[in-house]
Amino acid sequence: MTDERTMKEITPRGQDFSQWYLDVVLKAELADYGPVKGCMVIRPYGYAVWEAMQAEMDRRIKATGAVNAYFPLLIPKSFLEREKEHVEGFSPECAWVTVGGGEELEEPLAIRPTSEAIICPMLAKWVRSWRDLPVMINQWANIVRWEKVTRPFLRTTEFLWQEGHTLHATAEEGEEETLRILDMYRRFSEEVLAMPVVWGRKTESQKFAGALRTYAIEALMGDGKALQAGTSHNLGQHFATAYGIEFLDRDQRRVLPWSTSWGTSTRMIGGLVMTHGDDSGLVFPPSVAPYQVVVVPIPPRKGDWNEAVLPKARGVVETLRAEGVRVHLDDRDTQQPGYKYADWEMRGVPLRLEVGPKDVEKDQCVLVRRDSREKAFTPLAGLAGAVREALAAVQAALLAGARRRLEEGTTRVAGYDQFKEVMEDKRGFLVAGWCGDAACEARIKEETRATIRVVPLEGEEKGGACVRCGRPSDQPVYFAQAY
RNA sequence: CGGGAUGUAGCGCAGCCUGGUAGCGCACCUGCUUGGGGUGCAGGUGGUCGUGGGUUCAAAUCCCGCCAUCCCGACCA
Repeated sequence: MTDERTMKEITPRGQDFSQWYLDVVLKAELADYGPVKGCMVIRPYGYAVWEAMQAEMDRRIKATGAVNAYFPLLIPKSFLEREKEHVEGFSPECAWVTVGGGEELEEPLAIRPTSEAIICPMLAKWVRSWRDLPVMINQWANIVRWEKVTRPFLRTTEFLWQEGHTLHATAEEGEEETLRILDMYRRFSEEVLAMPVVWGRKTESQKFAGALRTYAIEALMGDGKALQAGTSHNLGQHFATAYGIEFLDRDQRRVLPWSTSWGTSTRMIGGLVMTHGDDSGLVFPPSVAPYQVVVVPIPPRKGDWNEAVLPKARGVVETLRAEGVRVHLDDRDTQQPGYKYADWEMRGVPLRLEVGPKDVEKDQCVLVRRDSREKAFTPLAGLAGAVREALAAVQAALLAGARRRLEEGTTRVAGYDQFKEVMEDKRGFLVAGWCGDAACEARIKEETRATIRVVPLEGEEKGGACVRCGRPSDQPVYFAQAY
């Protein structure tokens, strides 16, 4: 029997998805509101998710050849203003420092909204020769963008991210890098977060301020809205020009390098929550779960659990920990087993491992999957292997489920009436033709709140007609209402 | 930044209409009990009622301003 009073603390997903999201994030203790609007506290349980994601992302970034560095938080106003489109895009949402040490500063300092404006000038100092290229730098940092509407993880005033910044000798290499990172992000999202995405190029109206081209991965959330989960920008020679980055090529000519920048943020945590969560709370993919396994010891009816159950449970924890499994022993004696089950389900732990008196007798335990709630009596001999297998199964099942939902949430629409109908009703991704006119894109947004999320890299079909105006379309694009 | 709603204990709410100095459930603390799907009983801690002013002998309650949050639009990772 479930206790309605406690169950109802999480709003059902179907009733109010936004409220469900907030309930889960707060109750699972991923985050809490700070004193400043839009500035959330990432609590230990939430930060552990970030650390797991960060570790794997960092590994993959380094595998592309990039190295980590750290640049200053504060950017002089004049630096930010060097690239015209860039400053126009970002200054409205900049926070400024105007007083230091009790005195008005001669020049206001922006708290970075992104770091091109501080990294590029430094690269200009460091790059002299074609031999210095490519430059591939990544930074893990916090940034501030003064947003009006905020939500934990999805849109916060301050957030954590990684931002890569690279320089290349040729246009081809720049584009190649931009796409390599896009693919890395795509695979990370699928393989690590079990969050399948669509990917492609952004339209002119959606591209990064100052970029030549922007590419992105977009995931589909449980309420039918799209979440941009990572972006990769080909900056062309815009920033090299603005910041005076030049090098001597093999032919002794002074030329401008081609630059890229790319980023993923704590927003992905919000994506994880909305992709896999259910009415009981979070469901974490094992790859990034703070605890992959929680061990719940069951006290005997008579006597002390210290006699047999707890020592056995501790043994199990040690065994798994030695195998590199992130495992937590819930030995609180103030809470009953049933409470703990519900609690850890709400917190999204992929596998629960029960050890009770009956199990001790039989030298077994009970393994329960969070995603399917499937129970399996498992011999303690060879437990590590069984746990690994179960974790892999959960990871695979979450990806498969999310992939199915992405497919089911993607509708190919023929006409504008159908477009509007689907966008009103179940939403999701709508694949439809587009004439390429920004005005048409803007009208569609006005009329349906949907924007073009990506233009696929390889159009499946060429040709077709714009879903709104009927003019010729190069290829179908992905529309969705976005977070 | 426009339209709507709400601010009373950590959370969810009642009290307000008809002014008289605050209550319930959950959570939390103590003890016993229970323990394989959210145990039960008893006792207890905790609130200058968002904020500033006004009316009044007296304001959570009536009046005015401000602030914050949420929802719906415009802007955004």
